[in-house]
Order: sequence, then C-alpha cells, then structure tokens
Amino acid sequence: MATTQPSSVDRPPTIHDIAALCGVAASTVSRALSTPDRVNIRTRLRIEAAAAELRYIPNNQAKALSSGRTGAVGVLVPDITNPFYFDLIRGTQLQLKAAGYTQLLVDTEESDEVEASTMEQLRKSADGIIVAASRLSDEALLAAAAKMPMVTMNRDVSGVPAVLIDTPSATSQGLDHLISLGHTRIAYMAGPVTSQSSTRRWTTLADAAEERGVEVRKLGPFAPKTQSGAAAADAAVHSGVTACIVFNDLIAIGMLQRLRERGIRVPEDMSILGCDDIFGADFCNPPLTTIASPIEQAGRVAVSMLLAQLNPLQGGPSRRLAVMPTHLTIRGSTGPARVP
Amino acid sequence: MATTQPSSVDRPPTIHDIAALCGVAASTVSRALSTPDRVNIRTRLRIEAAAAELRYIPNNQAKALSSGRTGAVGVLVPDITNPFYFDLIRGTQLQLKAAGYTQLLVDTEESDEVEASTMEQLRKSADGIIVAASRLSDEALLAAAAKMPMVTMNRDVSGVPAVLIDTPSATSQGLDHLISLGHTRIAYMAGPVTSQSSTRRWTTLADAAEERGVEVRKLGPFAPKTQSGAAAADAAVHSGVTACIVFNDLIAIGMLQRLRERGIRVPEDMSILGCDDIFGADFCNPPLTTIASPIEQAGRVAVSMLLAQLNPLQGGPSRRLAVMPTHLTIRGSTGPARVP
DNA sequence: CGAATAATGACAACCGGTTGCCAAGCCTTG
DNA sequence: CAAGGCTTGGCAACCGGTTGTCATTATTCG
Repeated sequence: MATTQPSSVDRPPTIHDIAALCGVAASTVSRALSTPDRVNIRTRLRIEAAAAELRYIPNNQAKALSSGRTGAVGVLVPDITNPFYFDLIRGTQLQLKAAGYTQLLVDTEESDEVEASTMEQLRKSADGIIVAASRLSDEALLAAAAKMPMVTMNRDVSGVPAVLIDTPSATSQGLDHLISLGHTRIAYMAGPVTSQSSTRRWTTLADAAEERGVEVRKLGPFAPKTQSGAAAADAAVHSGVTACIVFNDLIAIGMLQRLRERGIRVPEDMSILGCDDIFGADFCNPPLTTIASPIEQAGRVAVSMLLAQLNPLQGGPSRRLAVMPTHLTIRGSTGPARVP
Repeated sequence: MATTQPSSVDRPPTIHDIAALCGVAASTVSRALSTPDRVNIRTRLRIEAAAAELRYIPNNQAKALSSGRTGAVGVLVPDITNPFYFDLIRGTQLQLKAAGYTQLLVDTEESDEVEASTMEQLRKSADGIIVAASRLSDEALLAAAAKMPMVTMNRDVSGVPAVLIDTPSATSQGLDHLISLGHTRIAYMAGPVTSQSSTRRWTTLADAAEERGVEVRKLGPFAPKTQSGAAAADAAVHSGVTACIVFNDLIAIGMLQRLRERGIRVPEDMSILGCDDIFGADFCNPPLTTIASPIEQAGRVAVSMLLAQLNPLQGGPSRRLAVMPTHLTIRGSTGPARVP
C-alpha cells in the first residue's frame, strides 16, 4: 500500500531514512555521523542507534561528490606481476587501511602513456597517489604532482616528495664483496633506460669502481623480467666477466636458469649479485646473494608521507624525502673468482 | 574581475562548461557523450570538439552517483602476497581494463570478517565482485551474491557463478605419477580447513587412493605460506611417508627448504608434488613437480562471466560454472621411491 | 500543402551526501 | 530579568552528472 516503506525496502538505507526515523533533518544526521561535536550528545546517540538498526552504510560516491574527499589513494606500479611490488603493495595496503583509506591499485604496464592517463583519471577518484618507479619525464611528473598530492617511490624529482631505496650505497658494498673475492672483470647488468633506479645505481657503481681501480662494464639494458635473464646471461658470458651485479633479482634469477642450462656453474664460473631480495631469491638455485631492501616498509613510509600531505593539520611538516637503508645479503650465488 | 572564468580556471572542466561553450543544455552534452545516437550528429561533433578542447574528463563519482553504475569491479583475494594471486590479479586487471572497467583490489587477509565488510562496502562502489577462495560460509556467500553480481573462484556454492580450477582431477594424475615411481606411503599435506579447494582435493585423492589400493594419509592443516613448509616437512618425515602431495606450491617450496636443512634429499629420500605452478616453482631447488593451473586465464574467465551478468543484453546466457583444466608438470622434485 | 511522425534538445528532478547560513533555544552573566 | 553568547538543528544550495518528460522543430507521407 505505502509507496515508501521505511525499513523493509531492499534499497540500502540513506541518511534520509535515518532522519525520518529519528524525526530530524538529514543534515543533522550527516553532522552527527561526520562531525559528532556539532551535535547534541543525545541526538547523536539516537541517530547512531537508528543508523545501527538500519545497518546504514555511507555511500562513498556521494560522500566524495559532495565533499571532494574520496578516501581513496591510487597506487601505480609498472608491473603487478613483478614480485618486487608485492611487498610494496602489501605495505601500502596495510598502512592505508589502518588510516581508513582505500587503495586503488593500477598496473601501468611499464607505459608512460597508461601512467599519465591513469593519473588523469585518478585526479577525481582519489585524494592522492603513490607512484612507484615512474616512467614519466621529470616535467610530466612535476606537473602531475602540482595537480594532486603525490609521493614517488624510487624516483627523485625535485619538488615531489619521494621515498628512495638506497640501493646505490649497498651496490658499492656489493662491489667490495666481489673484489674481496678476487673478481676483477665485473659487469653491471642494467635495467630499463627509463628507470632512474638503474641509472643512479650505475653512476654510483662506476664511481666506486674507479675509486677502487677495477673495471666495471655496463651491459644491457634488460627488461626487468626473468625471461630477460637469458639474454643477460649470454651477454655476460660473452663479455668474459666473472661476476655480475644485476639490476634486479628477477633478471638475476633468469640468469641463474640460463647459466645452468649452458652448464656454467654459479658461483664457481660466474658470480651473480642481485638486487631487492624478492620472493624467490632465497630458494632459487643457488640462493641469490642480493641487496635486501625494506620494500614493505618503504610502502608504509610512502603512505605516511602522502597522508601527511593530505592532512597537514596533525603531525609536523611533511618530509620531502625518505631514504630507506639496504644491506647486502650474502647467499650462494657469489664466490671466489675462478683462476684463469 | 570576473567571478567565474570559463576556461582559465584551474578546476577541471565539467559538462556545464562544455554546454556553455557550445550554447546547449548540459543534458544535451551528457547525451552526446553517453548516448551519441540520441543527439544530432552536428551538435555532437561540436560538443566533442569542445570537450576535447577543454580536455574534459568525466567525473566517475558523479556518474556513479546518478546512474548507479560505477564502472568498477571489486576483486577480493585472501592474501595479496601469495604469488598464486599475482597471475589471477593480472588476468582480471587485463580483462577488466579491456572492457573499460576499473579494478578495485582488496586483500581480505584470510579473514571472513574483513571479507564480509568489504563486500558491504563494495556494494555501493562497485558493479560486481570477484571473490577468490572465499572464507565465507555458503549461506553468507549466497546472501551476498543476491545483493550484487558476483563470481567466485575456487569456491562452488550452488546458485553463485563460479570459476573452478580443476586441480582434483590432476591430483589423481599426480597420485598415479607417484605410484608409478614406486611410492606406497604417501601423504596429502592439507591447506586451511576453510579452503574448499583443499577439501575437494582431499576427497578426490582419498577416493583415487582407495581405488588404486594405496594408502594416502592426510597431514595438517597448514597455512598457505612458505613458513608453514617447515612444519609440513617435519610432519612428513615423522610420518614415514616417501612422497607428499602438497596443498600448494608455497608450502611445497617451504618443505623443500626445510628438508634441505635437515639433510633429507629431494627426490631421493622424499618426493614432493606441489600445486599451482606459481612463480618460483620452476627455479627452486630442485624444480618443483606440480599441478600447473591456468591462473591468469581463470581470472579472465571470471571477469567475462561477471560482465555477462552485468550486461545481459549482449552475448548469450551467462554460464553458471567454468572449469579450468590443469595438467601435471613433472620437474625435479619427484623421483623413484627409496628402497627401504 | 497539411497532418502525422520522428528527431532533437531544454527543463527539472534526482542520486546521497556536505556545508554555509540562519534562526531558535538554552544558559550564563551582569 | 534582560542581554549577549553559544549550542543546536533546519533549510537549501551544491557536487557533476543521468534520465524522464515534454515542447519544438524537421521530416516524411498522403
């Protein structure tokens, strides 16, 4: 009979239903739920009780539209299937959830275009974004950061808050490790040219090599996938080096497989030193000597920095830069240089 | 001077800006952009040109609020860091993006409560959900499926569309493999009790074992993490079996590590047969014999089934069930039974 | 050439909240 | 007891689109 039934309707309850039930205005309900102090304690309790009874769940879309705040944070990674990002994603997810935010995860497929258009999309649907290993130019990143709160990871652009994982310094530590094992012919297997991590690492490594009077040659670039390991392995063998410092563990693991196929023993004939300590680095064959990074922690820090930007009230001034320490983890893939 | 400037404002353009620029009503712009046929071709072109000029990007929140369609699909996985789900996530992401949908990825942390509350949340912010390896009860799942379009993965509840990965049948194939290698004392290392996959697999396995006249005992349950592998390995050794069929590769890899620590050789002293063929299964030591699953493909199929529900117009009737075939991949972790 | 029909676009309500503004009510204080 | 201040809650506009209704115009047909 009734055109509208207060509680038995299938449609999810709204603040209007609560308002009707309590005999107050919808705006009062809104205030009771979002700014409890602005409302009389008794009214508030009544409203809260009604909300609970109706199993009210606020509509995020509507909230976002009217308030401008979405309660969501975009997380952009170049490749979801790269284990490196697993821990990162978990770190951001945990920290965001703890702060009451939702994570919008997007795989940008290593493409600057996808990355740019995603950012444009997210401008309306997220309060801020975390961009891991951006493939964008400095200018593009800076422009994007001007439009919405942003934190980059492993990408340092002046003016954009960033979390950096300090692999460069551990890389020279890795170089020392190899030198102390007697290696003199060493290669750096480079990652994508657009990867600032790879560039930074190579620069540090080249400097360190010069200081120590050893020669390190750069091979590559190689795509950050295990499949690229075959090409990397072949290049390394062909170049006559006895040890490789590899852009990341994914390529390093691929190299391990290829070298095994070719009958080249690791570490007897060739030492391999990876980077990141991803899932799998400890149980591959042989277990990978690598530069361990606090990836999950880095994700959390990135979220903290972003949230500091979003809510400037609480907490001190937001940091511009966070540098995460790394350390060399020695396993079985590095050993004494073969005597020629 | 002017309180409102048509195009130089920093605020993103809306359909109203376009309408003003073209001298038409906002509703016409809306129609031109979403139902092009309902609008004169010349007006449409003018509007499209204006939209391009203004770099107009529709506001998803507003779209969702007014139309009820969000253009987003929730994907719920129990554990983001489990490599099994990487490929799944990638599969769903690719297929969703191809269909113009956004993926909302949520890690439910193996918790039925988180899962339930997430579903409730998503009811407003997503058009449908894909639930992998749900921890919910049949009733809860069915109730949730009644409220919004849903596809489950590796979880068969009558009335809810599902994608199943047919590991049970490959499991008996795996059993045959072990029997042919001379194993007679075999264990099944079970996964979580709430996992239907594990239960189904065990049922099939027990039947197959009886048929073939061998004894397979069930050990566990074990959490689907590499760390659980240690307990699993110890349990296997203690029980005196010579071969293990393991719930998943994660546990199997953990067992491999533990057995190595304890000086038990694989496959000479103990054969290990995993499940899923996750990242790492091919390069662990020894490489894992496992039941390979088309995980990414399963993700795509799940999306297709969900989209068929969402847009019943195009395409035939939506399937209730999809069963993905699997196959046994033999690597180095299984071998002839040790002669006592 | 007039009428029927279809195509087109404007108007306005609506989705579910948020928020500025204002009035009423309460209490405190002189 | 009156004046002033603060608390409280209602009204209504607004966020940016979608969509049903309807008037106008263009087109086609008899």
